[in-house]
Amino acid sequence: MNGSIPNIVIGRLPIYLRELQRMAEEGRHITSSLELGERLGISAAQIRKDLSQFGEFGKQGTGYSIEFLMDNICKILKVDRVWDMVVVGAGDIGSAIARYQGFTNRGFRVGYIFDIDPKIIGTKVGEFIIQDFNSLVEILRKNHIKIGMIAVPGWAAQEVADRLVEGGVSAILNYAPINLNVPSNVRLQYIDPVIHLQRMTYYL
Amino acid sequence: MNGSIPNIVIGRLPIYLRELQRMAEEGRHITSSLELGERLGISAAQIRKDLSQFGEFGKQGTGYSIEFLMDNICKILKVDRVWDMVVVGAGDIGSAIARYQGFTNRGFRVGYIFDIDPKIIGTKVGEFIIQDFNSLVEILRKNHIKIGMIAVPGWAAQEVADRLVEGGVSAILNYAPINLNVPSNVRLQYIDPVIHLQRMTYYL
DNA sequence: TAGATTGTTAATCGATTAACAATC
DNA sequence: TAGATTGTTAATCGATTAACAATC
Repeated sequence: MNGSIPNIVIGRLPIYLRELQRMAEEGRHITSSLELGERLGISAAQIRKDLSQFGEFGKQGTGYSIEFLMDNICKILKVDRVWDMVVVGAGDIGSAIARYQGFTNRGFRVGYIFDIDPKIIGTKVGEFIIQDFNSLVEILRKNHIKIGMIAVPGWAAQEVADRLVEGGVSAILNYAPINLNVPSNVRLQYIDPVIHLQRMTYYL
Repeated sequence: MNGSIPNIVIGRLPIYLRELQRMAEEGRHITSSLELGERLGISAAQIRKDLSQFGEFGKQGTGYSIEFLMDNICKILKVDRVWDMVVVGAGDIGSAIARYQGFTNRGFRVGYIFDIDPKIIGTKVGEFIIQDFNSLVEILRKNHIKIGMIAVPGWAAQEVADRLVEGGVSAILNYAPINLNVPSNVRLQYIDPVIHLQRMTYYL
């Protein structure tokens, strides 16, 4: 038992899991830290060290059962279930998220999408009916939803974050290009394509 | 002069820049490492250390001129210009990227969007006419475009990456949920919402 | 000047790697 | 068994922090 596994290790587990799922799709059953590391550009030692924080998942001389390791990483990351999420903002980005097929089989599902514009509330995005932002807190509480995604303009994002927290959300994925303040018990991740692009232009 | 600035430092500069731009929008002119750090949840010492890798941008006793610091970070990151980009894949995500207003004033512009589906080639996404994927390499070369964004299904992403590289692209932002292999002189960044979500569910 | 904040050094802290005994 | 690969330890490497002289 260990209550202090480094955040950076947790951050790599989803990467391992994604590659393992791909290997499984390729019909593979066994891999090794060396092979997985080569495919990901990560050292074999690091992969073994990371995994050893949680248990012993391999066999000396053989390697890892892909299925067994996937199952265990899913359990560690708590994606051995399906998490319902809400999307706030039904513009281009919010709509793309709501319709995204890639959540399936990876532990997530969009439950509701919200907007504040009366002109689009009640209309459909994919199979979802756009809900009134004013009913966000109520719907979050009623459905015990713990994950919210923010896809509104920057100037509206903090207000949305506050409402998500008020509704009981404790994990937020923010697509708005702005830093948010949330209570320390709420997890927060950012997706801002410009940040990623600027990390590359330095090297061009 | 220093040819070996840590990658992790480069990774923070866009975060600093984004917050500085926000301060500027608020009408602010001066800040300090302490204030910037508090707004970002980063220690003041780290901000000063990071910036000192590139020069002396502050004044003792006063702090940093927001505009001056922004200008300098823009130069360091080479976003004191506008980079033309291509988007490959005109589905929900590709279309949302092509129409995204957030690139403006941050150093980037979408120039072209491509798809391989004959049914949508020639139709419009926002103000862009969807181009034939088969003309990607030619258009990249003709326009000397260095940045590509991949918004196609996972199974098609490696082929798209190969074509981008063939056309001379040296920075790729990949929205497909798959690891890509590119030559070592090509920079690569990933955006996969599921990876970010799985980094949070561990803590829920 | 007095107060404040930088830029920088040295110390601390944490993460990665190399190596190998254990063992399948 | 012989070969291969794990899990783990200790060493190395790198990043963060604390502290403070310099100076605006």
